Amino acid sequence: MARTPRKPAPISAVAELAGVSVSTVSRVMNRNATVDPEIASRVRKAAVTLNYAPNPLARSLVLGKTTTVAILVPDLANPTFQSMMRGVSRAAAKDGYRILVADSGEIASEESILAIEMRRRCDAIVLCAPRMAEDLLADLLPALAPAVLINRDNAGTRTPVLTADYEAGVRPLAEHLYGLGHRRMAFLQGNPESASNAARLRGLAQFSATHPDTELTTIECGTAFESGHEAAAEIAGSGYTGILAFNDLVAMGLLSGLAELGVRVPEDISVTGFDDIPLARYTTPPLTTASVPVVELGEQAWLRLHALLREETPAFDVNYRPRLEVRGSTGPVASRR
Amino acid sequence: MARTPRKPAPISAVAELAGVSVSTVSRVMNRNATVDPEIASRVRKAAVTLNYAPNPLARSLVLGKTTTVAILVPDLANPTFQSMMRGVSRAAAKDGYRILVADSGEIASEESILAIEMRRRCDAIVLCAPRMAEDLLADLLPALAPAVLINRDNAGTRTPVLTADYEAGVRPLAEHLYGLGHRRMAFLQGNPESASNAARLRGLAQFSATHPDTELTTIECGTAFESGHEAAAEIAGSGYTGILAFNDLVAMGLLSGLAELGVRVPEDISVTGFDDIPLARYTTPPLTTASVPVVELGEQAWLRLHALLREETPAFDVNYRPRLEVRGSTGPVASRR
DNA sequence: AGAAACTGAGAAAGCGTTTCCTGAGCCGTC
DNA sequence: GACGGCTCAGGAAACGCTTTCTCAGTTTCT
Repeated sequence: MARTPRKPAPISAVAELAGVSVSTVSRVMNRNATVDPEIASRVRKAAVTLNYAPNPLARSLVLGKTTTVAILVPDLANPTFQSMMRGVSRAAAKDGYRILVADSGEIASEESILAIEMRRRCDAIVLCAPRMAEDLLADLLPALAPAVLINRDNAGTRTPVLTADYEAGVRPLAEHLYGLGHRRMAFLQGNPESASNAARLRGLAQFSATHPDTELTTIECGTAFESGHEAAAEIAGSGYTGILAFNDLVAMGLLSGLAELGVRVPEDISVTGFDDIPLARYTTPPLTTASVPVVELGEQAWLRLHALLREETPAFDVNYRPRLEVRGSTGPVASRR
Repeated sequence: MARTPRKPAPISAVAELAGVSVSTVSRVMNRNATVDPEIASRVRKAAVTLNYAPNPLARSLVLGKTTTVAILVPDLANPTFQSMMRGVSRAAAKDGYRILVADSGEIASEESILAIEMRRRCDAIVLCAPRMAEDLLADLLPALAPAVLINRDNAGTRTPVLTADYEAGVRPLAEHLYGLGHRRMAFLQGNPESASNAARLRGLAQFSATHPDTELTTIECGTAFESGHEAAAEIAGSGYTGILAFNDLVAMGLLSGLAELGVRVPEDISVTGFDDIPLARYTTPPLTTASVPVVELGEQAWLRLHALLREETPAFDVNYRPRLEVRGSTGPVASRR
């Protein structure tokens, strides 16, 4: 005899075995008190015998909830989104929710459709779509509610928003380099269309405005290691002494590229990253960066969603101010010349 | 008038608007040809007007499939599992499947329950549970089918298995160090209970057996950066010249720790990792490691699952042999005594 | 012309639950 | 002893869809 029945038994089988109606089994399973203890225990025994567990699909259909939330990110290969996702996942798990993930693969055109499709299988969605056009987003958000948006403005909707303040975060980085004596700096920019790149640019413009003695050039780069790595050659001969990389990935690629070229960091060139990904403190030299609490962003996203799902008022939107994390990749400007 | 109706309309609303029966709408939506073209277009128009999309839950319930697969990993913070998950996710997405993810948070006791619960919401599951007891796994797998197991033996079941050959993979690493002249080596071991740690140990034992002139010590360490970082002090003064880290994370931590202590890599000490995570080539120096195609492992896992879901015979189990990736973190043993 | 075959739409069953409603049985009260 | 009020189990509707069955109407064949 099979210890564990092959196919999950439906509730009707349990009802039959226990000699009661389906409704009664349901009541027992849902701890509805209005059931005779004697019958209840008979039902429970039958349920155990048949290894019964309610079909979550059927349950969801009638209950109108799935205890699942969707999370859509642009790229699962990016440590930032990975951490964010982990934050959501762990926080949601504590409340018994599972998560359905997808990356839009940077394909903006499919993003809306993907989001809607995922949303329909779930109770809510965490959306991270830095490049989606504002008007598209405005159309999309109402159809997605309850939803929480990460790292961008909610386009006039009431969607809770959690952001990192890239604009404010980049300034201390530039100030830090300035304080070390750097007067020729370059910003390795990411995707010019992304909201967070624009924010960094704004922050740097403010820096430039207050530091007219400093040259600060923007250089097209990208957002991945490879981009930073490739940029190394251009940087090495450029005369820039302080490099603000778009993010830690780019900074690490740059660090690696510079090392190959024999350029010393921070003696010859100082490099800063952004995000403070888990590995940032273990590069050689450890990376000076602006720390963004991405995991917490994810956790807070879940908290907002959870409130929404319970029809409560979600906590206030918050804009996390990145924290300057000074490590070994920055140092005083070289005195040679 | 609302451009997009608030609540998704049920199929009955479409039927009513189009003046046909629900069955007809269903037939139209599922491209069943036996519908008058004139009626079909009327139905389609009604569907568009109401912004109709079939409820996936209801659809799943009647169809008995969800076009979703579960994936359970021990730790979402680990780049290896992240890449694996990405492999599964991207491959499954191409076939229109979504993925439900969870990390068991290293809590082995809950793992079975979690797996079963997730599995019930999906059509199949990819299981990555390196530390689950063999007998538990043997009980679990039949209840999970269709399933694919990653990086461990299927305990006598017919579950397809995809593995990396850690045992074979670690030897070339040791041989490589040996070839560079290293005769005093240490293995920084991970979790002694994990299958993949045991495999590495076996591989190293074989190496030792064939190289009696080489000292190879096993040192308790761990699997994260921090572990490697903390181990640096012990390693620095030890006299070991070749260090085999459990994985790239540990190696990177070690690299960072050694750099802080002023120990030069590879001049003073050579370090190897394992896995070839995306960042491994961008450390300074770039990490010599054994490359494991984790993304492909994930993709292949999906392929097996997909075959199983179509009741086809899945491709053969495969054991990926890691490839030695020589980079800058290893070099000839120092000639000083 | 009549039977057979075909077309295509509606009715209904079913997927596995939960929950509302109904009503049988019991207790207590007047 | 009849009746109101409880308690508690079963019936049935509902969730939103797919699919099989049925059948009316039309076409084709002899």
